[in-house]
Order: sequence, then structure tokens, then C-alpha cells
Amino acid sequence: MHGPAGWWPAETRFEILIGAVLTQNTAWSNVEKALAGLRECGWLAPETILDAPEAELAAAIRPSGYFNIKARRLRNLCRWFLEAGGFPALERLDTGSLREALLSVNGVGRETADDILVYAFERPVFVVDAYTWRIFERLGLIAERAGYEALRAGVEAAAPGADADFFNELHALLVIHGNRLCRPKPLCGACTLRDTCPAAS
DNA sequence: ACCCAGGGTCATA
DNA sequence: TATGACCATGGG
Repeated sequence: MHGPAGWWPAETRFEILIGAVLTQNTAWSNVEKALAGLRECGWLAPETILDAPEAELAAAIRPSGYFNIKARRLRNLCRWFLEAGGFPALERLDTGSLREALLSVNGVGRETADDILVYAFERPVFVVDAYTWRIFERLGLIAERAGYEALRAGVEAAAPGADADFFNELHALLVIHGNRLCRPKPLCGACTLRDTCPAAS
């Protein structure tokens, strides 16, 4: 009914890693502006980002907020990515090892790591974010604030055999419909079902 | 003027 | 382990 969401919005695979950092506690509309700034400078690949002066890098991503910190985090991530051998080498790691490697980067926390695992490496991982807590608590699916790992592993265990596409869509829909600024379009008034209402599709 | 947005690190207790 | 301060922009 609501999908497919078609995540992650990016032109290249590495751009997903960049977007995952830029969107930390930030509206995606602002991330798009920052990505456009990077695109203008030709700074969407790890080599070119590392080659850029950090102050200018920060200026390019200014609209995404926290630009000084995020400029440093992007450089940390790029340095790690190249030193690790890029996608060909990283793809050979099992999901647990790859997750640990991502978490070793200063600026990459659990949610950012899991974003990258699902959307750039197509691993079956459940991403827990603020919307997940809000929605799961509201639905009574969790009694109190369990830890991040407990909820992630719990949902993954509850969906045995689910592939990366499943977790891709699940997280995307939780974000899209958990967003207070993204209310569903109202029905036309004559209709009672969204499926059949021409105004709300 | 305020609240919110696809978090994470660091210092402190 | 668990809080709190800090980072900072743009739209509703």
C-alpha cells in the first residue's frame, strides 16, 4: 500500500556512505543540498574527498548542519574505506565483521553502520532509529527501552530468512511514515479507503 | 519564537 | 551503564 520506497536515493554506491553520515540527525532535504554542493566540487568519491581541504569540504556540506564535525567524519570514513581496500575487499567480509569495521570509524555509530550494511552492502540487517522506537512503543511491541542490539536482533530473529530487500523496505517505511512532517495526503471526503481515493494516491 | 529532522562523541558520575 | 553538553542548518 505504501511502498516500494525505492531507497537508498543515491547515484553511486559510495554516495550511500556519504549520505548516511550527512543525514545524522538531519532532514534529508538538507542532505540533498549538501550532496549537491559536493557534486559541484566533484567530491563524491573517497579519493577526491580526502584530497579536499577540510574547511572547504565543511563549506560544501554546510546545509546539512554540523558541518565541521561531519567534514571530519566523512574524511574518517573515506580514509578507512580506502585503507580497507574499497568495495571489492569489504564485500568479502561477513556481516558481523563488516559491522565491527564500520563501527571502528569515529563518526559511524550503530544506526549509520546498519544503514550502510543494508543499503550499500545489501546485508539483511534491521536498522533501529528514532522512528522505530516511537512506532514500536506506540504499538506496544516493546515494553520499555530495550537496548539497540536487543531490538535489532529481535526483529531480525522475528523475520527468519528475510533478505536485504525486506529490511531495506521495512526501515524505509518506518522512516517515511514516522516522520511528523510527512503526513499522508487527506482523502477526498467521499472516499473511505485510501486505495480507491483518487485524491489521496 | 519554537519544534523537528533518516545521530554520534566525549566528559562526567 | 547512563545521563548531559555539544555539534548547526533549514522547513513547518
